Amino acid sequence: MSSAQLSELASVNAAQIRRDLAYFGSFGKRGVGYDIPNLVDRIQHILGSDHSHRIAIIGAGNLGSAIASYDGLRARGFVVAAIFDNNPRRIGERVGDLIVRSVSELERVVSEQSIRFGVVAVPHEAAQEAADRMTASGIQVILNYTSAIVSAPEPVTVHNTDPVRELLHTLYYLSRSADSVATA
Amino acid sequence: MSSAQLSELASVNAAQIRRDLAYFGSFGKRGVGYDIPNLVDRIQHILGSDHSHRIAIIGAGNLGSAIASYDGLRARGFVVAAIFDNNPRRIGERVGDLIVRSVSELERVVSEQSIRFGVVAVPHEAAQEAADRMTASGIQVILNYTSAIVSAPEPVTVHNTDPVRELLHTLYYLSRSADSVATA
DNA sequence: ATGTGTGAAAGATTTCACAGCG
DNA sequence: CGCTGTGAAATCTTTCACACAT
Repeated sequence: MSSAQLSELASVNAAQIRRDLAYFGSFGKRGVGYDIPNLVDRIQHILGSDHSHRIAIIGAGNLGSAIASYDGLRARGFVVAAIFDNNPRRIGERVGDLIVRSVSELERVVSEQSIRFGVVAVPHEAAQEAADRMTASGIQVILNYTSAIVSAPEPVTVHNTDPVRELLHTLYYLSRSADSVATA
Repeated sequence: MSSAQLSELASVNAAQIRRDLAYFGSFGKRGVGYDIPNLVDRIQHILGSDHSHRIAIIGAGNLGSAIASYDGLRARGFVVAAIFDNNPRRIGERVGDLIVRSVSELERVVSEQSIRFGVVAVPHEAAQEAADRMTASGIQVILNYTSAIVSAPEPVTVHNTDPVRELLHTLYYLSRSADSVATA
């Protein structure tokens, strides 16, 4: 497939595609284009998603259960290795093919299974505490799915996902669509 | 509060803050800084989040329920006005302070309540169909929370949220942290 | 005094355009 | 011939630095 075809699919300029790919090496063949299966392998290798990464979820409520069964994770090289809750009623229950464990086991499990990624899916008032426990357990990257903004000391990276940000962005353009402004 | 203080909080350059705000008008007072309550009002007005927007959710499973009770929505000017499912067992159940309705009511409710935003929270294989129903019902913006990539014809805007993208991004830096490369 | 708003400089990214490989 | 990889140009963004308003 040529950079022109890829650019069509991605709605970006073809030179952009070529320059971005060339940044990591010479993947294409002149006169031919890019071999897609090879390209996918190369990109997965660059991103580090060519082998799977274990993640731990704190919070086994609706949100945690939804994330645990989200198939976009496995497709991208992530496996939910464990799910934790501090509600005794939930501990022992099944979520997907995992059993909910007590948060008191977090540190041991993270260490035993070399888990580097943590997902916070607790009520927002408990988010920072959950993140602190994850930090203490040795997790390196925390994805916070609550509306609270949480932080952690270096070298732990925290991603506060904001599912509303994009809606607000859209809103800005919606409210201008009365004008004669056209935007891509 | 001065642009220097804001820039400290946001970890960006102070000139950036001033230029971004100045783009929409002259909000600050020289020698003083920005009046925060006024600034918040102005930004809410620019984004269109100064009055609330009703949203409809399709799918009352774990994911839909989690979104319906996500407090980040209300804080940003969104109100979940209705939640739909096509599983007869779920119809009539409570989710937060809403009653799950049959998808067959979607079009009528969207029209009656002037709902412009729709959230797709069904199993991924049903995502495109749910988006199609939303499009047909007159919804203008669709937020797809499934791992499927869905599309809709103009003028409907679709946002395929990808909660894993950021993790992959982090992964790239994690795998390079063996090198002596420091990155912000 | 203090801190905005903004020209102008610096820096980064995107696009053009084409030499040269397969 | 067709398409990559890449110098050079164009464009966009960020930062500096300061005139000037309060």
